[in-house]
Amino acid sequence: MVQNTTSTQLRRGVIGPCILVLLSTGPRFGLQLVRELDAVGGLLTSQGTVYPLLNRLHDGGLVTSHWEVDKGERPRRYYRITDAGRAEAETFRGDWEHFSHSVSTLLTHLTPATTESETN
Amino acid sequence: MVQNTTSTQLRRGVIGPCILVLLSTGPRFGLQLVRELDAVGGLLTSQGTVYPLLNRLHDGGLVTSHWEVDKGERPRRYYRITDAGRAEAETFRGDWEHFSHSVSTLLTHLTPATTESETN
DNA sequence: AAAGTTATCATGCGGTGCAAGGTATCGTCA
DNA sequence: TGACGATACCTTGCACCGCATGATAACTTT
Repeated sequence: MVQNTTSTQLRRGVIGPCILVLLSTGPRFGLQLVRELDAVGGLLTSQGTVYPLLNRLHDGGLVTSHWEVDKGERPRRYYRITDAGRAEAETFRGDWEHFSHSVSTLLTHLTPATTESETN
Repeated sequence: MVQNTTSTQLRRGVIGPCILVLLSTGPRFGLQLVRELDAVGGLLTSQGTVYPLLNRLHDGGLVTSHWEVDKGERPRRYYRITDAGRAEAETFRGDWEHFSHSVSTLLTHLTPATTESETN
Protein backbone atom coordinates (compact mmCIF):
# COMPACT_ATOMS: atom_id res chain seq x y z
CA MET A 1 0.00 0.00 0.00
CA VAL A 2 1.39 3.29 -1.08
CA GLN A 3 1.25 6.03 1.47
CA ASN A 4 -1.40 8.49 0.56
CA THR A 5 -0.12 11.53 2.33
CA THR A 6 -0.91 14.98 1.13
CA SER A 7 2.75 15.73 0.62
CA THR A 8 3.16 12.81 -1.71
CA GLN A 9 0.59 14.24 -4.07
CA LEU A 10 1.89 17.75 -3.71
CA ARG A 11 5.26 16.64 -4.98
CA ARG A 12 3.72 15.66 -8.29
CA GLY A 13 5.23 17.57 -11.14
CA VAL A 14 7.60 19.38 -8.84
CA ILE A 15 10.48 17.02 -8.24
CA GLY A 16 11.46 16.80 -11.89
CA PRO A 17 11.73 20.55 -12.39
CA CYS A 18 13.45 20.87 -9.02
CA ILE A 19 16.08 18.45 -10.18
CA LEU A 20 16.54 20.53 -13.29
CA VAL A 21 16.94 23.61 -11.16
CA LEU A 22 19.55 21.87 -9.05
CA LEU A 23 21.38 20.67 -12.11
CA SER A 24 21.36 24.17 -13.52
CA THR A 25 24.01 25.03 -10.97
CA GLY A 26 26.25 22.13 -11.84
CA PRO A 27 26.30 18.42 -12.61
CA ARG A 28 25.47 15.94 -9.92
CA PHE A 29 25.00 12.21 -9.50
CA GLY A 30 21.89 10.42 -8.37
CA LEU A 31 22.31 10.01 -4.66
CA GLN A 32 23.59 13.53 -4.41
CA LEU A 33 20.29 14.78 -5.78
CA VAL A 34 18.38 12.61 -3.32
CA ARG A 35 20.29 14.13 -0.44
CA GLU A 36 19.87 17.68 -1.63
CA LEU A 37 16.15 17.27 -2.19
CA ASP A 38 15.93 15.69 1.22
CA ALA A 39 17.79 18.60 2.73
CA VAL A 40 15.09 20.95 1.48
CA GLY A 41 12.26 20.07 3.81
CA GLY A 42 9.15 18.78 2.14
CA LEU A 43 10.86 17.55 -0.95
CA LEU A 44 12.02 14.29 0.52
CA THR A 45 12.24 11.59 -2.04
CA SER A 46 13.57 8.11 -2.44
CA GLN A 47 15.96 6.64 -4.92
CA GLY A 48 13.05 4.91 -6.57
CA THR A 49 11.75 8.33 -7.43
CA VAL A 50 14.92 9.97 -8.59
CA TYR A 51 16.40 7.35 -10.87
CA PRO A 52 13.34 6.75 -13.04
CA LEU A 53 12.87 10.49 -13.13
CA LEU A 54 16.42 11.02 -14.32
CA ASN A 55 15.79 8.48 -17.04
CA ARG A 56 12.74 10.38 -18.14
CA LEU A 57 14.62 13.65 -18.17
CA HIS A 58 17.34 11.97 -20.16
CA ASP A 59 14.90 10.54 -22.66
CA GLY A 60 13.36 13.96 -22.98
CA GLY A 61 16.70 15.47 -23.81
CA LEU A 62 16.67 17.69 -20.73
CA VAL A 63 19.79 16.19 -19.22
CA THR A 64 22.83 14.31 -20.41
CA SER A 65 24.83 11.83 -18.40
CA HIS A 66 28.39 10.63 -18.31
CA TRP A 67 30.21 8.16 -16.14
CA GLU A 68 33.04 9.36 -14.02
CA VAL A 69 35.36 6.71 -12.71
CA ASP A 70 38.03 8.18 -10.51
CA LYS A 71 40.44 6.02 -8.63
CA GLY A 72 39.50 5.70 -5.02
CA GLU A 73 35.90 6.55 -5.84
CA ARG A 74 32.91 4.48 -6.81
CA PRO A 75 31.85 4.91 -10.40
CA ARG A 76 29.34 7.70 -10.51
CA ARG A 77 27.00 8.74 -13.22
CA TYR A 78 26.86 12.48 -13.43
CA TYR A 79 23.91 14.27 -14.92
CA ARG A 80 24.30 17.57 -16.69
CA ILE A 81 21.50 19.85 -17.76
CA THR A 82 21.00 20.73 -21.40
CA ASP A 83 19.81 23.95 -22.95
CA ALA A 84 16.37 22.43 -23.30
CA GLY A 85 16.53 21.52 -19.65
CA ARG A 86 17.39 25.07 -18.69
CA ALA A 87 14.49 26.33 -20.72
CA GLU A 88 12.21 23.84 -19.00
CA ALA A 89 13.47 24.92 -15.61
CA GLU A 90 12.80 28.53 -16.45
CA THR A 91 9.32 27.68 -17.65
CA PHE A 92 8.69 25.92 -14.40
CA ARG A 93 9.74 28.96 -12.42
CA GLY A 94 6.98 30.92 -14.06
CA ASP A 95 4.45 28.12 -13.75
CA TRP A 96 5.21 27.63 -10.11
CA GLU A 97 5.01 31.31 -9.31
CA HIS A 98 1.65 31.55 -10.98
CA PHE A 99 0.30 28.37 -9.50
CA SER A 100 1.51 28.85 -5.95
CA HIS A 101 0.23 32.38 -5.96
CA SER A 102 -3.21 31.16 -6.97
CA VAL A 103 -3.34 28.59 -4.23
CA SER A 104 -2.04 30.97 -1.62
CA THR A 105 -4.61 33.51 -2.68
CA LEU A 106 -7.38 31.01 -2.24
CA LEU A 107 -6.06 29.93 1.14
CA THR A 108 -5.62 33.38 2.55
CA HIS A 109 -8.62 35.11 1.07
CA LEU A 110 -10.98 32.63 2.59
CA THR A 111 -11.02 32.46 6.32
CA PRO A 112 -12.67 29.36 7.69
CA ALA A 113 -15.56 31.29 9.10
CA THR A 114 -19.06 30.19 9.86
CA THR A 115 -21.38 28.49 7.46
CA GLU A 116 -23.26 31.13 5.65
CA SER A 117 -24.93 30.04 2.46
CA GLU A 118 -24.68 32.84 0.03
CA THR A 119 -26.46 33.14 -3.26
CA ASN A 120 -24.73 35.80 -5.24
CA MET B 1 -3.83 12.37 -25.85
CA VAL B 2 -4.30 13.93 -22.48
CA GLN B 3 -2.68 17.27 -22.10
CA ASN B 4 0.50 16.78 -20.20
CA THR B 5 1.16 20.29 -19.08
CA THR B 6 3.14 21.11 -16.03
CA SER B 7 0.10 22.73 -14.48
CA THR B 8 -1.84 19.52 -14.73
CA GLN B 9 0.63 17.75 -12.52
CA LEU B 10 0.96 20.68 -10.18
CA ARG B 11 -2.73 20.53 -9.45
CA ARG B 12 -2.34 17.05 -8.03
CA GLY B 13 -3.41 16.90 -4.44
CA VAL B 14 -4.35 20.56 -4.42
CA ILE B 15 -7.81 20.75 -5.89
CA GLY B 16 -9.35 18.48 -3.30
CA PRO B 17 -8.14 20.50 -0.34
CA CYS B 18 -9.00 23.70 -2.17
CA ILE B 19 -12.55 22.50 -2.51
CA LEU B 20 -12.60 21.81 1.20
CA VAL B 21 -11.33 25.30 1.86
CA LEU B 22 -14.07 26.74 -0.32
CA LEU B 23 -16.69 24.64 1.38
CA SER B 24 -15.45 25.80 4.75
CA THR B 25 -17.06 29.15 4.00
CA GLY B 26 -20.40 27.67 3.06
CA PRO B 27 -22.10 24.90 1.12
CA ARG B 28 -21.95 24.91 -2.65
CA PHE B 29 -22.98 22.74 -5.53
CA GLY B 30 -20.73 21.20 -8.15
CA LEU B 31 -20.71 23.68 -10.96
CA GLN B 32 -20.37 26.50 -8.53
CA LEU B 33 -17.12 25.01 -7.32
CA VAL B 34 -15.93 24.62 -10.89
CA ARG B 35 -16.56 28.30 -11.55
CA GLU B 36 -14.89 29.46 -8.38
CA LEU B 37 -11.82 27.35 -8.95
CA ASP B 38 -11.72 28.59 -12.50
CA ALA B 39 -11.92 32.17 -11.27
CA VAL B 40 -8.72 31.64 -9.31
CA GLY B 41 -6.16 31.56 -12.09
CA GLY B 42 -4.16 28.38 -12.38
CA LEU B 43 -6.71 26.22 -10.67
CA LEU B 44 -8.86 25.73 -13.72
CA THR B 45 -10.62 22.46 -13.69
CA SER B 46 -13.34 20.65 -15.50
CA GLN B 47 -16.46 18.98 -14.31
CA GLY B 48 -14.81 15.66 -14.93
CA THR B 49 -12.39 16.58 -12.20
CA VAL B 50 -14.72 18.03 -9.64
CA TYR B 51 -17.51 15.48 -9.51
CA PRO B 52 -15.40 12.39 -8.97
CA LEU B 53 -13.43 14.38 -6.45
CA LEU B 54 -16.57 15.29 -4.56
CA ASN B 55 -17.47 11.63 -4.51
CA ARG B 56 -14.11 10.82 -3.00
CA LEU B 57 -14.48 13.52 -0.39
CA HIS B 58 -17.93 12.21 0.38
CA ASP B 59 -16.71 8.65 0.70
CA GLY B 60 -13.99 9.88 2.99
CA GLY B 61 -16.50 11.57 5.22
CA LEU B 62 -15.08 15.01 4.57
CA VAL B 63 -18.26 16.40 3.07
CA THR B 64 -21.95 15.64 3.19
CA SER B 65 -24.44 16.33 0.46
CA HIS B 66 -28.10 17.07 0.22
CA TRP B 67 -30.38 17.79 -2.69
CA GLU B 68 -32.08 21.10 -2.87
CA VAL B 69 -35.02 21.35 -5.19
CA ASP B 70 -36.44 24.83 -5.32
CA LYS B 71 -39.19 25.74 -7.70
CA GLY B 72 -37.91 27.66 -10.66
CA GLU B 73 -34.45 26.21 -10.08
CA ARG B 74 -32.78 23.10 -11.33
CA PRO B 75 -32.22 20.46 -8.69
CA ARG B 76 -28.88 21.03 -7.16
CA ARG B 77 -26.80 18.87 -4.94
CA TYR B 78 -25.19 20.94 -2.26
CA TYR B 79 -22.05 19.82 -0.51
CA ARG B 80 -21.34 20.77 3.07
CA ILE B 81 -18.06 20.31 4.83
CA THR B 82 -17.84 18.13 7.92
CA ASP B 83 -15.70 18.54 10.98
CA ALA B 84 -13.29 16.00 9.57
CA GLY B 85 -13.23 18.04 6.39
CA ARG B 86 -12.39 21.19 8.29
CA ALA B 87 -9.60 19.41 10.05
CA GLU B 88 -8.31 18.17 6.71
CA ALA B 89 -8.46 21.65 5.27
CA GLU B 90 -6.52 23.03 8.19
CA THR B 91 -3.94 20.30 7.83
CA PHE B 92 -3.58 21.19 4.20
CA ARG B 93 -2.95 24.81 5.04
CA GLY B 94 0.05 23.77 7.06
CA ASP B 95 1.22 21.26 4.49
CA TRP B 96 0.94 23.76 1.69
CA GLU B 97 2.76 26.45 3.57
CA HIS B 98 5.58 24.09 4.35
CA PHE B 99 5.73 22.62 0.89
CA SER B 100 5.45 25.82 -1.10
CA HIS B 101 8.05 27.43 1.08
CA SER B 102 10.45 24.59 0.40
CA VAL B 103 9.99 24.82 -3.34
CA SER B 104 10.25 28.57 -3.37
CA THR B 105 13.40 28.36 -1.31
CA LEU B 106 14.93 25.99 -3.78
CA LEU B 107 13.92 28.14 -6.71
CA THR B 108 15.17 31.39 -5.30
CA HIS B 109 18.30 30.20 -3.62
CA LEU B 110 19.61 28.78 -6.84
CA THR B 111 20.04 31.18 -9.66
CA PRO B 112 20.52 29.44 -12.99
CA ALA B 113 23.49 31.56 -13.88
CA THR B 114 26.61 30.35 -12.24
CA THR B 115 27.92 26.93 -13.29
CA GLU B 116 30.79 27.71 -11.01
CA SER B 117 31.45 24.06 -10.33
CA GLU B 118 34.19 22.10 -11.91
CA THR B 119 34.34 20.64 -15.43
CA ASN B 120 32.52 23.42 -17.10
C1' DA C 1 -42.00 19.69 -30.17
C1' DA C 2 -37.23 21.02 -30.68
C1' DA C 3 -33.13 23.14 -29.21
C1' DG C 4 -30.15 25.23 -25.82
C1' DT C 5 -28.58 25.85 -21.10
C1' DT C 6 -27.64 24.23 -16.62
C1' DA C 7 -26.69 20.65 -13.68
C1' DT C 8 -25.12 15.86 -12.16
C1' DC C 9 -22.72 11.59 -12.88
C1' DA C 10 -19.83 7.40 -14.66
C1' DT C 11 -15.86 5.51 -17.11
C1' DG C 12 -11.29 4.92 -18.51
C1' DC C 13 -6.73 6.69 -19.49
C1' DG C 14 -2.12 8.36 -18.47
C1' DG C 15 1.72 10.37 -15.95
C1' DT C 16 4.22 10.13 -11.82
C1' DG C 17 5.80 9.39 -6.97
C1' DC C 18 7.13 5.63 -4.41
C1' DA C 19 7.87 1.01 -2.13
C1' DA C 20 10.35 -2.98 -2.81
C1' DG C 21 13.93 -5.54 -4.48
C1' DG C 22 18.29 -6.34 -6.90
C1' DT C 23 23.37 -5.64 -8.58
C1' DA C 24 28.06 -3.87 -8.34
C1' DT C 25 32.02 -1.45 -6.27
C1' DC C 26 34.87 0.21 -2.51
C1' DG C 27 37.07 0.19 2.12
C1' DT C 28 37.92 -2.16 6.33
C1' DC C 29 38.84 -5.85 9.31
C1' DA C 30 40.54 -10.31 10.38
C1' DT D 1 41.75 -14.48 0.93
C1' DG D 2 37.06 -13.77 2.65
C1' DA D 3 33.23 -11.34 5.02
C1' DC D 4 30.77 -7.31 5.84
C1' DG D 5 28.77 -2.71 5.62
C1' DA D 6 28.30 1.52 3.07
C1' DT D 7 27.79 3.64 -1.18
C1' DA D 8 25.89 4.03 -5.74
C1' DC D 9 23.14 2.47 -9.42
C1' DC D 10 18.96 0.47 -11.50
C1' DT D 11 14.26 -2.02 -12.44
C1' DT D 12 9.52 -3.28 -11.62
C1' DG D 13 4.89 -2.64 -10.52
C1' DC D 14 1.35 -0.29 -8.06
C1' DA D 15 -1.88 3.40 -6.68
C1' DC D 16 -3.48 7.86 -6.94
C1' DC D 17 -5.81 11.64 -9.21
C1' DG D 18 -6.60 15.14 -12.86
C1' DC D 19 -8.90 15.04 -16.98
C1' DA D 20 -11.28 13.89 -21.50
C1' DT D 21 -15.34 11.98 -22.88
C1' DG D 22 -19.94 10.94 -23.00
C1' DA D 23 -24.49 10.14 -20.93
C1' DT D 24 -28.68 11.74 -18.39
C1' DA D 25 -32.10 14.94 -16.74
C1' DA D 26 -34.71 19.32 -15.84
C1' DC D 27 -35.79 23.93 -16.94
C1' DT D 28 -36.08 27.71 -20.45
C1' DT D 29 -36.52 29.39 -24.92
C1' DT D 30 -37.88 29.11 -29.66
